[in-house]
Amino acid sequence: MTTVTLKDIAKLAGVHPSTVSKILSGKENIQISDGTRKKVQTIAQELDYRPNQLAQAFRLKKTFTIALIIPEISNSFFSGIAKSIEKESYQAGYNLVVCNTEENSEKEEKYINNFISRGIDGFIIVPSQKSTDHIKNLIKRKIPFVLVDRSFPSIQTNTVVSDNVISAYKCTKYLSELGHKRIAFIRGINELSTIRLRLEGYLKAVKEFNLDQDSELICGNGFTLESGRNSTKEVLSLEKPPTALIVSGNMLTIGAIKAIMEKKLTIPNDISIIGYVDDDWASCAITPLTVISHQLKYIGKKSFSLLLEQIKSGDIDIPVSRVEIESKLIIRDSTAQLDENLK
Amino acid sequence: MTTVTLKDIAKLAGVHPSTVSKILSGKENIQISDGTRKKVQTIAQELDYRPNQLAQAFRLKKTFTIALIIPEISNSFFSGIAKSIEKESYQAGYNLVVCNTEENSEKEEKYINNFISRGIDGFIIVPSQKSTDHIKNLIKRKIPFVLVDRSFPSIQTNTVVSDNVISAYKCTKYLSELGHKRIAFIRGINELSTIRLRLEGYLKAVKEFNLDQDSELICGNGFTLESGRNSTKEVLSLEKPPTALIVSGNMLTIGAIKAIMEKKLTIPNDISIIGYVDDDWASCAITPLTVISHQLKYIGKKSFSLLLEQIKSGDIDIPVSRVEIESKLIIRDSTAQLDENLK
DNA sequence: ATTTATTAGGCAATCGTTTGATTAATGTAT
DNA sequence: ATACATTAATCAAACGATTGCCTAATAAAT
Repeated sequence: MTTVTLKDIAKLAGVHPSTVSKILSGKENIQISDGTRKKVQTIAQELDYRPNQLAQAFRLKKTFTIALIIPEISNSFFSGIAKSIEKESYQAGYNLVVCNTEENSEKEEKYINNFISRGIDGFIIVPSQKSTDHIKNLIKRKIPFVLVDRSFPSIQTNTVVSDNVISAYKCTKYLSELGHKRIAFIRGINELSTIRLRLEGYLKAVKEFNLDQDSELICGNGFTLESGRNSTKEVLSLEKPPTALIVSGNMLTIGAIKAIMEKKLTIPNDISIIGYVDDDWASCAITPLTVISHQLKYIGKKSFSLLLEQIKSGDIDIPVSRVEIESKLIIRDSTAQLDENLK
Repeated sequence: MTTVTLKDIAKLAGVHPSTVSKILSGKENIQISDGTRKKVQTIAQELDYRPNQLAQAFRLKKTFTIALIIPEISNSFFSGIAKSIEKESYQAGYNLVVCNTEENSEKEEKYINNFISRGIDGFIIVPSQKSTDHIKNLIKRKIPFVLVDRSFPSIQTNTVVSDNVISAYKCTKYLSELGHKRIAFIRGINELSTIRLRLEGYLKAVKEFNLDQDSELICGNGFTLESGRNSTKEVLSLEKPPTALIVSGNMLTIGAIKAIMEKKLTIPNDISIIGYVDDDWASCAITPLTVISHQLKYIGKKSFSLLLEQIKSGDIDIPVSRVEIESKLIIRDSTAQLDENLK
């Protein structure tokens, strides 16, 4: 039950291992007689030869493996992207390693370093954005990588993000058109570029449509359900509570709904809500949710193709791309015209 | 910017590479003078030496990597398990490779073979159960692995499953106690051991409590949202529709709710529903859902520890374990006493 | 018949690390 | 002073695949 190597085949075929290698690697430009070629091929088949990829990778410094570094695999936003990337990479003959950082920069760095020394071919990273050192290191070492969902204004890299400014602006504008003046923004981890950009879009609309500009309406720092629940409770307890909510995350939105339920408020009568939710459950929530939904499949697809381009380019410097992908405002029942009495 | 090797350090320290290796590998039983040890260590530090794990893995036939093979990463049941396993393996110093099979047996087999030739240390597999060949192959080659959620009655392997017979029995019993006689079972992919066992539990309760035993009430073959929606529509369109529904999957449940909404029925007044749902959204569904919820964290934890035990045991044969993990019936508002009028 | 081309396949080094065997240089006991 | 241990470090092979270079051997050309 020992594994079959080139040597074994060579011995049986009465040729040199290198000959076997040349035949089996399927290159066109080698000179081998049809006889030996056939012989070697059949023996390889009979023995069910599988090249030791560990040896190959070691020799060739090429693993055909890429790493996906994400903050939270059980969050559907990331698992949706992961699914898409997995599909793409599988089709391209690459293996995918998925790592969970739990928004922990140290873990992220450890993973990246580990994978570098494992000879990974490239990275797709949703960075936790608490440090840029390891990202800069990748650039310095010319290791192909793509940043997804979050980007560093200070570093020029290949990036795939969604249209955060626009999406938040769209939400706010839509709510404003429904008559809402006090719109809270439950924000998520506020150091993230994603969140800052959404906030930018929100504020832009707030100014443009003359809505209540009140820092108390911008709340939260985290992506957990609990964080969403607490932040929502907080804004709902203000002397002048908001009449609408924009919630910037999957889990956050569940938390927000829970808080609303606990306050015995109903959606959308008492309060309107738009969530950044990518799941199918949004349509069968307590009130079917109006959401901003990302095109996860396309984000994944684009990220992978951008990475592959880099990997294939070898050492040639190719220009950096920054791709922004449109997200969609899907209107359901959780947003309603503001009742004049509530104003 | 070339990577630092043992040779580089050896040259600078004026010793042989093997000496460097022995020092840096940190074994206790080697004889090295304090002088050279210190010298080599400081040089290694200064050069920021990182062992080439590819070379190490090749030489030692040990990758410190395990593979997790799951059908669908974007399903919270699996991503929840993945999250837990990732955490465990990270703590144990192992890397985790996650593969998505999309319930495709061929893809599953390809992945497994690929990883074998990459020298993976072990597998945690949720098999698609359309074939057993590659599983048997793992046994034959003595490669450590653990089956999760699904098991083969014909093969003795290390397995971690949930208490499917019991959980389905519990659901059915509970609904029966609420007065329901006609309970539909939206089943999922019916070749899976998981599903067969749930069905067993359901049927056991149906007999025991003298409920309607009607094959039309058992419906569906798939885990998608659409499958859940269609199956639910089907059972709701029977001349004698069920008054309660047990739905055997995350996405299926969303589909079922959608179907119910489309039929303009209300939960639980017109129909009771229990879903096998592991997500937090269940509590803020259109009607907060009564669910069977798995202890994903514990399933992952147990799977990993079982695998690690095998890996560490080396060639020694250790007894096969079959672990069954309790799931919980969480009662919310989607199940109600059957209105006598509806009987 | 001699030179030149062409074809088929062998040779050997290499990737970076590990490890058992070996040697050289000390120190200790008789 | 000789034998014997002990310590410190080197040597060399090995893991399996790849690849540029080299060498026969055959064929073609002069």
